Amino acid sequence: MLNIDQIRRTPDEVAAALARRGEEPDFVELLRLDEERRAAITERDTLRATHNQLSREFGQLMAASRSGGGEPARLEELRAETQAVNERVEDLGETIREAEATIETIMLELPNLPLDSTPDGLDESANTVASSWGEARSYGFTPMAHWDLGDKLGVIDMERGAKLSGARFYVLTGPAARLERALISWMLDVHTREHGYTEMALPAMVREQVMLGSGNLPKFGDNLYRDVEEDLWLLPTAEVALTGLHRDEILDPGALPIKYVAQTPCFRREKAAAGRDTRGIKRVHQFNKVEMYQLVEPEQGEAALDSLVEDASDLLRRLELPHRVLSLCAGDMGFQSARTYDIEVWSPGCEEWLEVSSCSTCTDFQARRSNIRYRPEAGARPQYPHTLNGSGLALPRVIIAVLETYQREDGSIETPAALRPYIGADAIV
RNA sequence: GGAGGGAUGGCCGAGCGGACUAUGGCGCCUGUCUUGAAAACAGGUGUGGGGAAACUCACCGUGGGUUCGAAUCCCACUCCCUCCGCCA
Repeated sequence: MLNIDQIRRTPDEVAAALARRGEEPDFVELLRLDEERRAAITERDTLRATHNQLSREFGQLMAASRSGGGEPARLEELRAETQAVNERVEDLGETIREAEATIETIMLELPNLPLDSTPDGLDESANTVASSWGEARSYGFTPMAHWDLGDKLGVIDMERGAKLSGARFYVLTGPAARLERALISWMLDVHTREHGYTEMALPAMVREQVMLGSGNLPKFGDNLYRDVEEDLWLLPTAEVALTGLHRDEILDPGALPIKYVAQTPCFRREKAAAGRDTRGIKRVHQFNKVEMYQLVEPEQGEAALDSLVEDASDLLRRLELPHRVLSLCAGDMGFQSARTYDIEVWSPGCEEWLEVSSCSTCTDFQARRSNIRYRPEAGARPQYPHTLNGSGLALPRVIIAVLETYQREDGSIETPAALRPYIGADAIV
């Protein structure tokens, strides 16, 4: 959610910032409603003050009449007056409610403002490579893509995934299932022991309010699974639940920064990506992901974003997987993001870069939507923190990269050194 | 699923139609005292909206209702607790 005061004060600047994302916002209606709302509130408050006066007088007269005094005529007068005031207050309340409902509808659909440091550009062609690490290995044979490799080794069962649940579901068997479990344990251990995150185990289903708070609703309901009987939605990412954790809270002085890490299943309908990445497990309806999350004071926002990128990259370096960091342009970022870096790992079998992490600062956008505030110091006014999220990392694509990168000519898969204590063997298969 | 109890400010907790402008305690902040601290004492201390400000309005789980007037009465809902049933 943007700050409506900012739109009121500098509509042109806000519009220009949104235009960088390809949005063409029209604030005329919004500002008219805002004006209408504030005028109605002012009038209603004045009337309510009058009403409180009249009511107090009424009470005093009643008390007097009980002790023998009494002015029945004046009482009737007061009754009529307050009733008239009440009617007008009701009307104004209706005006205010309608204006606020429309304002909210408009505000909930406006994306976050990109940071100044976010590069210009309207689509992925304008993304730039910020850094890269490692060289693609050369093989004395043609490396296989994971869909062939997984099939040949019998460790990725696409057919039975479909049998159980349909297209874009899969089953990991034996060594691949174990590889995933090892990766999850290892990633969580590194983040909690070395990067300073607190591990969280979260519900995979959340209320609509939580989805609104993170920015996934109302605009992106198409991509979500939900329970039809209850008000419950399946997480597309742990970011949603982590944002909801402190909804409607005021965090105590000294509470920030907060750093969480959580592994959850992620559920995505992928309707918008129909036909894309249909082979293998690059794009599926359900996958596991380790997610990092930070709540920080605004001044720390950009440094915190760098730390997320660093914490995610660290894992890839330890896995010795060549990767690069992309700086996303304004038009290619997610709805709630102000600045995003994607991390892509090289996949020698598919011969493409796979996005295994996306690190973003949402500035105060989600904090406003979720009403998360913090008190900078005792007695100070509550303020909105910045929220940041970054994958660390998404499992299926890391599994792809490990299988494809570490494959050997004899068909076995070498265990990355970092995972040996978790796998307990030199070869995964 | 059934029966009962509950939800009030950062926390505990009073209030059960009319000065609630929400008692009191704890905590926190400021001051006095002190070399410093503690203690004691005094004052202050919720959130949000509107307003340049003075100030004003709203908020006692949520949403309705009754009334000139609701934390207080009525209805519905949500969540929590206790017990019963079922169950990994």
